[in-house]
Amino acid sequence: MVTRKEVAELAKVSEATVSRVFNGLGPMKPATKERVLEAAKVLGYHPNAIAQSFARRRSGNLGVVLPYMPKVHLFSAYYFAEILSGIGEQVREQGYDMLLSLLTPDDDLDYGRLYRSQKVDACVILGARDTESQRSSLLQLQEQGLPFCLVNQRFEGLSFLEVDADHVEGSYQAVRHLLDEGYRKIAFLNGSPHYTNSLDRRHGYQKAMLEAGLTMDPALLFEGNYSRTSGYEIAAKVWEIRDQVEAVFAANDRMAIGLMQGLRERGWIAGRDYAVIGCDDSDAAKLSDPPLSSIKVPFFEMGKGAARAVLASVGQGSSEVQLQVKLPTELKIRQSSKWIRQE
Amino acid sequence: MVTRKEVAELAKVSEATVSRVFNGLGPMKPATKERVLEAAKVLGYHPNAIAQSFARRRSGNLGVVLPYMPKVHLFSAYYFAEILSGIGEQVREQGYDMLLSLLTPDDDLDYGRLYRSQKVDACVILGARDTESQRSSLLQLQEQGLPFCLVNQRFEGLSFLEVDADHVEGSYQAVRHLLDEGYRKIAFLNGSPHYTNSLDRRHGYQKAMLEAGLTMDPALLFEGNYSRTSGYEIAAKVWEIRDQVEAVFAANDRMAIGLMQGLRERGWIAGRDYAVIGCDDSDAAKLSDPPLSSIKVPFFEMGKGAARAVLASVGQGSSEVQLQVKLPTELKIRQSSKWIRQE
DNA sequence: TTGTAAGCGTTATCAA
DNA sequence: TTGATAACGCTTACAA
Repeated sequence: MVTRKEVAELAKVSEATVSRVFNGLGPMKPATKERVLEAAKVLGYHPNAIAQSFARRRSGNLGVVLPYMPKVHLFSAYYFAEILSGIGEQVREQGYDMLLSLLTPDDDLDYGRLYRSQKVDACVILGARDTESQRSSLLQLQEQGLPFCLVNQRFEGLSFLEVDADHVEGSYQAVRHLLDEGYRKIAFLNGSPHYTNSLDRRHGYQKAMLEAGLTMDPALLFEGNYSRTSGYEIAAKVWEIRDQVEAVFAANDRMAIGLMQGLRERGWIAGRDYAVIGCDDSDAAKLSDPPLSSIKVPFFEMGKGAARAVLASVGQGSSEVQLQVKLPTELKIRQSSKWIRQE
Repeated sequence: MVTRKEVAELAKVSEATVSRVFNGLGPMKPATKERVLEAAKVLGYHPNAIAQSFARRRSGNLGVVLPYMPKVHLFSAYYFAEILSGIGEQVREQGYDMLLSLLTPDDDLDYGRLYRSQKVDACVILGARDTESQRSSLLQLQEQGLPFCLVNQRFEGLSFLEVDADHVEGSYQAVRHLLDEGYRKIAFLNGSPHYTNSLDRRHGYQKAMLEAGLTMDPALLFEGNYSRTSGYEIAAKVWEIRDQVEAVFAANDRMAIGLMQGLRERGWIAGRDYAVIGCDDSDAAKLSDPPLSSIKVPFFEMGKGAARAVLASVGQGSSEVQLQVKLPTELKIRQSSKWIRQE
């Protein structure tokens, strides 16, 4: 490997000068700079990033922490790809790299590993859940002054850096839309309450229902685990009380699609016999039959925002970064919810 | 940050001894080890990974190179999630970390950046295409002795480390299945020939057709770009020659689903009026209506295998690693191809 | 405007 | 079985 030293020799300057050229520091005679650049080019010199990190005491890496996911549930692959792209874009703009870390459930308490080893300067944490162990791990990180940002998950009572979407408003809009279309008996298929996501969606549902003068009928509340299969299974339960159901709002697309499949087997077709709206506006929403109305969540922007926020907090102790951010969602109407039920 | 020095002082040993304990090197009096470990624990010492990399002249990072993908075509998000998980599993087993790098098309020639900066010891390259510029970039890497492994893409005539699936055999099986079901007029919807993937699938199709005594009718060959939309658009063309088509073999699920959507709008339903088989066995195959028969590709294992192969080649110059690997695929039959066309 | 030199926290070699 | 010590390639005062 070509080192700075060789460049310095060839250019007949000191090593420090080579560094200055490559870091664009200090005033500098153009001719000198010229000579250094020329020498570097001739020799094929490229600064050693590891050595730079070592000297700067910063890795130049942003950690991205994901739940280890042979079986992804909450997150569609789509979600994941979008967020990663968003983080990737921001990171690249700031000259950082992304270090991916897949955590198994056992690693819960080990959020700190990447930091302690100093392989990353900050982290974006995806797929966190509100459990005791995660709360305490995160608190510990915070106490140690290790910067991180959560995406799509909040922790009430704690003040972490969090980038989320406005799921309450999104769900409210979705249910409002169903109400506007004339549906009254609206069931809600939610996911685990360990995700603030689920809680928010429930709030939105509740708000719209109450506002319309309707009560929250417990019989119309179902809980799946965000998988297609769970939606499929719940179709059986919905079918049992089909005379009380005109529409379903599901907390993600996969469950919505599973539900549609299950009900179709019983002869109930979405967009004809009942309406459905999902959440995420994933690829699957466009692929399903009928196409699924869904709440579009700006995953890309959330990833990008999280990366920006947490990297900003690296630069300057704790700066003017807004702690909690909520990005707007958008309702995408497709056939699954378009037509009023035919009596 | 706690350093080795402080641990050494507390444990009353030299710094070298602390290193030995943490690296499990050399013979060592248990009592000494005990003392060092105790001291480290008391102080909360963790080796600085950057300093280690610096001293070892190895980063401990495996680079994963992805095409930058606001608009993914060839690869479903599913594909990425699976491969990344596979790489992640292997990497973790070997104590490596994954450094993700999203390359924009302009970066084509810049495969070397990560290496030159020495931030990674090896790379797994996803989503490569067989173009002149990529060929030369990769050749350059090879000449510089920088280890990399390609996934799901081969370069004929060059000997790179490559992990692929047996797409020829997979496609052959799929078309055989259609033939066995009694279909004769089988169209083929392929993707860009820049991917060996596409070429392989075409070979498999051809092999099965010829073997059955059928000719390759150019009128039955269509080319999309692996997107759902392209499949949807091609439905119009297929529709025009519908009397010559009984079944379609599509080179990925997304195009297959787009095609099904397009034909459905014209009253043609897959699994009733014609048969379809896709490739990848992505989530979408299970979500589509009717569920789509598809060729399952072992993406997870491919990722894992690629990581293992390329990391092996890091350890030991160039070792006994098998250069080209092809993993088997598996045909998943679902409703879209189950029934013989009703005359 | 440029050079000198002191770190940075390890690994690894050589002696003891 | 352990200790000294020279790298490693850079950043960054401080000096000139």
